[in-house]
Amino acid sequence: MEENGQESELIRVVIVEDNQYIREGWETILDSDSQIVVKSVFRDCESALESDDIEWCDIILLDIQLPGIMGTEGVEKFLEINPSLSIIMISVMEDSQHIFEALQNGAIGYLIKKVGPDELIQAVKDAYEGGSPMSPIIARKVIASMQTQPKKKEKLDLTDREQEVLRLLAEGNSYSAIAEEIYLSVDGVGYHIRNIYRKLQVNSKAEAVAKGLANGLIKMAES
Amino acid sequence: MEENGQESELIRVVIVEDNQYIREGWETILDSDSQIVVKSVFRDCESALESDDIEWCDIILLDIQLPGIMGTEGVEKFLEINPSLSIIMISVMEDSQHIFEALQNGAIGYLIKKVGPDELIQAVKDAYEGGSPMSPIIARKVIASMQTQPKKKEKLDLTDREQEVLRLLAEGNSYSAIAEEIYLSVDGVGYHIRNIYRKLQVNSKAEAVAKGLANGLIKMAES
DNA sequence: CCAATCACTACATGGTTATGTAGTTTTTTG
DNA sequence: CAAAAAACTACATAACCATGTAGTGATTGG
Repeated sequence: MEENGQESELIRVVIVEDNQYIREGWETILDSDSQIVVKSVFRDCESALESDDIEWCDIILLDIQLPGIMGTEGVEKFLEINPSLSIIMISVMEDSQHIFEALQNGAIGYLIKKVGPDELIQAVKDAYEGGSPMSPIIARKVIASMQTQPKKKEKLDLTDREQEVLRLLAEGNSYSAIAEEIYLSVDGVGYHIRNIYRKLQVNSKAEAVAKGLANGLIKMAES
Repeated sequence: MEENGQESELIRVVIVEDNQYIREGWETILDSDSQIVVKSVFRDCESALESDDIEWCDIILLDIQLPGIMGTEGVEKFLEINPSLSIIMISVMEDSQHIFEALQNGAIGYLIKKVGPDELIQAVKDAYEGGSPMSPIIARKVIASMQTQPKKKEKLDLTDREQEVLRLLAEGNSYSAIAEEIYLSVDGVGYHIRNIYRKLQVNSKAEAVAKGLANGLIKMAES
């Protein structure tokens, strides 16, 4: 980024925060940096959405707890108007639900509200450069959510043959169709199905398939 | 954290990095902070794994590209020895595969190698306090992976009633059991099941359940 | 209001399934 | 090698399922 100070090169920021003092504080901090300009400041999403500035800004600093439309919901609406926006949530809320909702809706960063002046400025610059500013405690929750993704669970002791039969059931095959497929008698298929039912503690094809999929024993082909 | 400087209150760090100058550079930077002590320094995972310091340290700064065992793999091994470790990856590698492998294996942070001295110190302190230090560009990739997670797919036009019937099928209920459950005749259940089959283009309960689960139309209760 | 659509009921029927029971062959284990 | 376990086959049968067909009542849209 060149240091020539032309307005077209500045990071244009919009602030949406209902607390007047915080709003003005952020504006003062950011305007004090030579690379950042605060285009406008709103107390709620509704008035921001009516402003032309949304189309022409780079970064939105967005609170969650706002009068009217919540910030998490506002993310989607702002991005509908201007898909190239980088939206940084700044909130006292550290609960995973709000974090993930905002991020899922398209926010690219999430800071805790007690962020310091230098951090705020750095966050805006990071976001402008394609990074995601996140308070470490938020990042921890995000990473924890990755690490708790369901792993493929135990095979529940199904043999290879049994898993194959289960897969064929899930594909809609009858006993006789499966028998032809794997070169057994229909009763041979029945034998394996009994074992599957016993191991999965179910009593029907539907339930077996449901449990098999839920436990990662079989997979659906991409549809 | 108290400022009394007793060793039992210091953040104990282990460094695993094959480049000697980087290794020593980090050691010097971290030891210059009054709250951090570098317990030991290794050039590869193997020698670190043989050291008693792994059991007694708080933080590991771990490179990925190492001789012998890669850092991403070392994460798991270190955590087996000491599950309360906080492992921060520091690497030139910015590719999503290594990022996610390391995080999935249990790393709690990930920094780009050109991290500055103040950032390195702050990262160690953040990690010690339960946060996850991440370079913004890394955080961006992590968030992007969340945002590309499969959303619940289209309902394939199933009515509420049809979805309920499908869920009950997945739970192993027969037509007559479902009829009792939702106060319809058996034929009424059959009517809905026909519609389900038509909409999902299937011909059996098993296939309907499989497709329903794969498309997020129904969910399995936690088992 | 009338026509179309949806939700539900009813009847029919051949095919399929789930389960009990028992025997034979093959594989594994001590 | 012998015994045990697993894999497979076979028979029986009541219950269930999938599908064709048709009718009624309620709701919706023109």
